[in-house]
This record gives sequence, structure tokens and C-alpha cells, in this order.
Amino acid sequence: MNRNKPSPYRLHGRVWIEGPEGTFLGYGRVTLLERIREHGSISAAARSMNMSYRHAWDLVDSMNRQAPAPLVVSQTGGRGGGGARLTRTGEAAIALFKSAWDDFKSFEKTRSQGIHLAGEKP
Amino acid sequence: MNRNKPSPYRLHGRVWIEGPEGTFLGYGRVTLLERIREHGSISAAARSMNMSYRHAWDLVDSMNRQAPAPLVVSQTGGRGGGGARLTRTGEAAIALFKSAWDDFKSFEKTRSQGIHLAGEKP
DNA sequence: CGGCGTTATGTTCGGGCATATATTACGCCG
DNA sequence: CGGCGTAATATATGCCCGAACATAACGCCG
Repeated sequence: MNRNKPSPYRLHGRVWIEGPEGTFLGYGRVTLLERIREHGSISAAARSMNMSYRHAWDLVDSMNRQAPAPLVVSQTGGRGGGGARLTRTGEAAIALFKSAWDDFKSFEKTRSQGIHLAGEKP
Repeated sequence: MNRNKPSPYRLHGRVWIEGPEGTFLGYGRVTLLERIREHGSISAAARSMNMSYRHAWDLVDSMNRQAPAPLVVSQTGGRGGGGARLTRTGEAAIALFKSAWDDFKSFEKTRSQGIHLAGEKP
């Protein structure tokens, strides 16, 4: 009988988009953008993903500074204390990264098939 | 004239091969294997890439424990104090990772062409 | 006017990891 | 035998990043 043991090895990886100051968009950053769109504020978005507000704010600031136009605009004070919302550029950034991310996931999956080391056969 | 400014954004990423205990092969680990083959000892290999011997040894140990057969065999004491050399499995591991690495680099390069973010108004 | 929740910043603290340091064992070789 | 350079292993130090803590400003709203 031909019972092939599956390889214990798998290809893994990470991708991100680099900009003028280093990392511009990554999985965590884009998730943060989505949460901001969903919750309407940086602090609520940060809480929802167990991230410190300080860190979330830094990420938003980094993305805004590297983009041709802000991805997130915010308002201090006012009803509810203020808030933040996504711009069209922000939406485009999400789509841009997710597309690349999906393509990479596809590559990762198919390329994992060829990972075998001295012992098993495909 | 259609002088298109090149996008300041590029896709970047890292890939590695995971095994039973987590990372099995990565760029640094495989470079270390190559240096061991080249220099004949773990310590000389570590020095050649500005890595602490301790760290290099841990990496070799991690790879050996996760592979079906050792990638590196070592000898303590003797002429020159001992040394280490690559096994056939070690050679195969290098080839295995490099192939996946090259494929990823190719993916990264071609997929980077589609990275463009339109700057627009909110 | 004072309270509230958020944005916006500065500062400090702690966990993880690589490095550095230290020690022991080993085996050829002069 | 004693020295040398490496493997092998334990302990300590330093650094970086994110978390945590601390204020201040802001602008509706009761």
C-alpha cells in the first residue's frame, strides 16, 4: 500500500508594502484601518484588537505621513469626544494590500507542495 | 509626454520553512549552513557573518533536531580543536530552501509592479 | 460652565532576544 | 604533559519594541 506520510515542513512567509520611511502597509496596519472604519475612532479600533492607543496612533501617523494623501482623518473634541474616519485613499490602501496579500497566500499554498526533504516522496 | 513617476511603494516579504518546532530553515540559517561548509567549523562560520557562536550553535541544534537526519555533524577536540561539516541532508536542505527563496523573490519582483496608490481627496 | 471621551504627546516599564562573558570537555600535537 | 582551538553549555548584560502610565487640548452637551 502506498501510504505517503505528509511532509512535516511547510512554507510560511510575510509580506508588506514599504514606503519612504520603511513599512507602509502590513497585515496589522490594514486590520487597524478596517477597525477604524468599523468603529469610527482610533481608540475603539485599538481596543477592539487589544492594541495600545499609543501604538495605534503611531501606526496611523506613519501611514498618513507616507501616503500621498491621508488614509485617516481625525477630529478632536466634539460629540463623543471626536473620532476618526477612513478616506477614499484609505479604502484604496486596504484594497491594495489585500490584493497583494491574497496573491501571496496563494503563492504560499501552491509552493508549499514542493517542500520535501530527503525521505518522503510527493 | 508621458513621464510616469515610479511608485515609491514596493512589495517586500520574507519566507521560511517551518518544521515541528517552529522555524526550520530561513535565509539566515541557510547562510549559516553555507558558511559552515565553507569554513569547516561553526565558530568560524559565525565569525564570518558577525553572529555570536552561541546563537549559531542554537540554530544548528534547532535544525538538526527538526530534520530526519542531521544537517551538520561536529567533532570536539582533535586537530584544530575540532570542527563541523555539512552532511548530504544539509546540502539538500540548502537546495530546498534556495529554490523556494528564488521562487519567492521572483514573485516579489513581478508582483511589485502592481503596487500603486492613487492620491485623491478625502 | 464643568464633565466627558477622544485625539495628541511625552515618559517610563517590562519581556524577549541577541550578544557578551564564563566555564568545562575534548582530542590532536608539539 | 601542557597548550591550543573548537564544541558544548550556563549565566549575565544590553537593546529594542510594544505596553503601560501620565497629561494636555479640544469641542459638543447637559
